[in-house]
Amino acid sequence: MDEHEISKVVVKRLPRYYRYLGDLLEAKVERISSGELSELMNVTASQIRQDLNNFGGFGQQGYGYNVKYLYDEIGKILGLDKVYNMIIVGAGNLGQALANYVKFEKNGFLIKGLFDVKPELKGVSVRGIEIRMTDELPQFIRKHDIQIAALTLPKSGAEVIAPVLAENGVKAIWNFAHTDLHLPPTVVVENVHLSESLMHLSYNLNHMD
Amino acid sequence: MDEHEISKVVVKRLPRYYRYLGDLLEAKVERISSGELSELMNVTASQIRQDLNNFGGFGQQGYGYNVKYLYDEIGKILGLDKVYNMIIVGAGNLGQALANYVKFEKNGFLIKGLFDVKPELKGVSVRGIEIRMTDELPQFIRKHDIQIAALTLPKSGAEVIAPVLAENGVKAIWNFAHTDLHLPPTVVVENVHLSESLMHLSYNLNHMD
DNA sequence: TAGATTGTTAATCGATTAACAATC
DNA sequence: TAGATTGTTAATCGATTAACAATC
Repeated sequence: MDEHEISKVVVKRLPRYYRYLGDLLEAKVERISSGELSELMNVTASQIRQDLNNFGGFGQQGYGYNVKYLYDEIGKILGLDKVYNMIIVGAGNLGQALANYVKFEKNGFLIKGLFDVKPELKGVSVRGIEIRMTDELPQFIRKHDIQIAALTLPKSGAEVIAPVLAENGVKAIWNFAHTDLHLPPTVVVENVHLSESLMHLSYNLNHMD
Repeated sequence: MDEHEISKVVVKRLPRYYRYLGDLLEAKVERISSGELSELMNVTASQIRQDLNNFGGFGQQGYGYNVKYLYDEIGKILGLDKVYNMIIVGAGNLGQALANYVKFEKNGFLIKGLFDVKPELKGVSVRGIEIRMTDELPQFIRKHDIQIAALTLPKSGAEVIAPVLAENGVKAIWNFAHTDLHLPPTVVVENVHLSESLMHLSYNLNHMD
């Protein structure tokens, strides 16, 4: 399928294309040209055509792109045509926010379990999902074939638990802890560092002109 | 202060430098060379020196960088030596997670108010902060000199409320809604699109080699 | 067919890395 | 002073934009 390596910046832009195409689909737009999409998204038409052509010719000369087709194709490239078993480790506010966010399930990310270290949370349910203790993790991951784990724990807990997840077969970690996890290169790590995002905002706020 | 324009990629890397320097400081490390830091952070020493030199010569030949000094300087560049008044609009799980995250306050981001549209939340308190209704926003923003607003609302709500915030003097929006806000260029927008992050993870999970 | 718009090559721009003279 | 390591210039690499022939 992949003839050549796709650059990271292109991959980072795909979800945004997917979002805009989803919006267009909802608005019942059937076709769109790179020029129109470029105005909508505030990027150059050239970049859109270059980006999409990394994955094959999705458009048609003189016509543009079929919205539904392009949406589905990008969905497949992103792996959204598949279903994933996911757990959330850390059942605090952030973990519960993720657990309650139904849209993830719609995209094929099924939340199978919620874990925490605090004994007082044992047995509490969030959206019908019972909170379990982290010592049950190895068994649970294997039994339910968990591929993805969201880590919504403090740094120290995340660093201890991440290797356990990896050892038991978790293939990707969505890391909200303020640390860079050191894991085997076979494990995908996607970081969401909220403090760093807020600092970035702060920089921009102080360097307007 | 600014002699030349700093590139966006450099700015994006600053918070990560800041985090590593904070960790080193905690570990009582006094000085560090670009070579040592590069190994720790998994970037080239050359990039570190180039990045830092955008803002001035923070190091010393033959010695390296003083950790405490560099930490403070990057903090100042990021605007963390100042104090900001912040509100959170959207008091769901995500909004409450942000409200409960004490570390933001430590960095100078003071959470002054929590807002929602749901009448049943009126008067409920989170960490001592009472939830108010969004129609009180204009008055509240002006009275408390709010500079930053976190938007943890669904897309439709965010699109309605963002312009109101801007009109009343909010200077920066931390946007968690799944949409790109269209605001005057004087307003800084920092997006945190969690679904897009999860899709990026999904892509990487499906394209390992 | 004529017009529109893609796919793709070539030109430009920017970011990263390498190298080394300056200097603590 | 000698050794270490920065600050900075130059070389390389990669990403974006422009241009246009191919083609629907």
